[in-house]
Amino acid sequence: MSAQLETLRVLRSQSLPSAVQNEIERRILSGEVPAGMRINENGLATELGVSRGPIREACRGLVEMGLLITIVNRGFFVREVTDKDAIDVYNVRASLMRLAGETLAGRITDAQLGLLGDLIEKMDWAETEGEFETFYGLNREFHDLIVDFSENDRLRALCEGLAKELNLYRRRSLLQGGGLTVSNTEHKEILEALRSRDPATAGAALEHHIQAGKVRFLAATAETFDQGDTP
Amino acid sequence: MSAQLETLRVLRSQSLPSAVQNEIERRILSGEVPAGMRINENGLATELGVSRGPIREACRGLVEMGLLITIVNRGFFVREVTDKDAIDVYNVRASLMRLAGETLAGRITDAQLGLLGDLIEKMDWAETEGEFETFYGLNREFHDLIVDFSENDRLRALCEGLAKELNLYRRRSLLQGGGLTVSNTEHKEILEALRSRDPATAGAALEHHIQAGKVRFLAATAETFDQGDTP
DNA sequence: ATCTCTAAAATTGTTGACAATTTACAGTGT
DNA sequence: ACACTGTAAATTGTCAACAATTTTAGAGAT
Repeated sequence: MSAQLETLRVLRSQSLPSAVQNEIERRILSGEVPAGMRINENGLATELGVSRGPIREACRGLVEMGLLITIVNRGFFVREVTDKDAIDVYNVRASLMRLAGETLAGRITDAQLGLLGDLIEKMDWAETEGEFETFYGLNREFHDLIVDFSENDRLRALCEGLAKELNLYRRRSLLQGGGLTVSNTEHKEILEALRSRDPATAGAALEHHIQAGKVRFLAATAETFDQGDTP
Repeated sequence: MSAQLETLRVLRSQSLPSAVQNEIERRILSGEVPAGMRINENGLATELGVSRGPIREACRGLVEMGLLITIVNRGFFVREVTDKDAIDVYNVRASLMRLAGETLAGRITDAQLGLLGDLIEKMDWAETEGEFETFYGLNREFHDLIVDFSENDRLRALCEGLAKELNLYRRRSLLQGGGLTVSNTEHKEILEALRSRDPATAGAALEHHIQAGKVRFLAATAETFDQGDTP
């Protein structure tokens, strides 16, 4: 049981419920556990070699995260998301990335600009090589870095949660990894705006980038023309 | 034990852990349980007449909400918040209220405008009468209504969480209820902007209103002049 | 064939008990 | 007086068992 030992080893740093929560979260985001599926507490407990207590604690946390819902006497279910949910989250995320851009523009360092520039170069390379998985990772890193640099802990936590939720939507629409091709030119516009250190320009660039992502997402799902209110 | 019976009565609709979570949340936000205090699982369990399982589930949820933190083998503690945390949350909230305003401006109905107008009138009355508690409640209702009307579920959930967190900060700074006097003129500006149905104006009015609240808060705490980055 | 009722199985909700760890405290030596 | 150490109490972490509820499966009637 190497997996079990691994779990035990990690138990000194995190708690068991946290480890379980991460594992369930991983399964949900990877699509291993599809939307609407019930979390079988007994099955999961025996599979992970723990009792139901930590399982239930983990699920309670995931409910608060928005990944599960709970129905009394029926258990925990993987949340099913609608197009409207996706639109709502995209709009919130656009607003928050705008805040990140506005905040960062006024304080970004040359070193940070350099790091973002490097990522864009790598994305250029990955794009031409057709390495979509790599591109996807770099793209994610690019956004994470911008949020990190803005040094707003609450913003960071919220963006992390929203990013996970968006994964849920992409999963639902069977849009994996590089399914949504993001043009790198938008990233260059963002970098240029940050380099100019003008909050309004940088904020607008980032907001526009996320809104464009929303449009691409909806076009890819191609199920509705109602894109919600584009502020 | 009428409280216990009440708890049990409500158990058909919600779950026991949810009820416990609400109770702990109430105690934290009311200041009954001060910041930094440990949650004594045994004590709380006997006091509420339940076992530790539901208590722990509730705490796990509150951790994800940001009201508690957990330290392995030491338990759950009421989160201690710093000035920077407050500034971060205010900035995020300003950004989200701006989104609410932008969204709502394009779709608000005359009836909704009427409701908001009524609230402002009542606030005018409460202000002149010196009924700060009433004013505080109306003010809160005003903001909630704007978020509700914008019909973005995720935005609504996030704003609810942020509002709770802000209570934590006000509690920390001993600024209760009407401690922070909000001028009603800002509300009138917001209403006027919404009536004009121009997203940019409405968004700016709401963002400015929250930012002004941040400034008032910081002036009231009067511990630092660094107001963070005002985008 | 379909529907309904019933009993069994499965599953969740809750509890109390036990192990592991931390905290409090008294006693000892310097 | 002060620091240190070892022991006892308190507390958390985890588990297994039991009660309550829901789901499932099958027999019987229409």
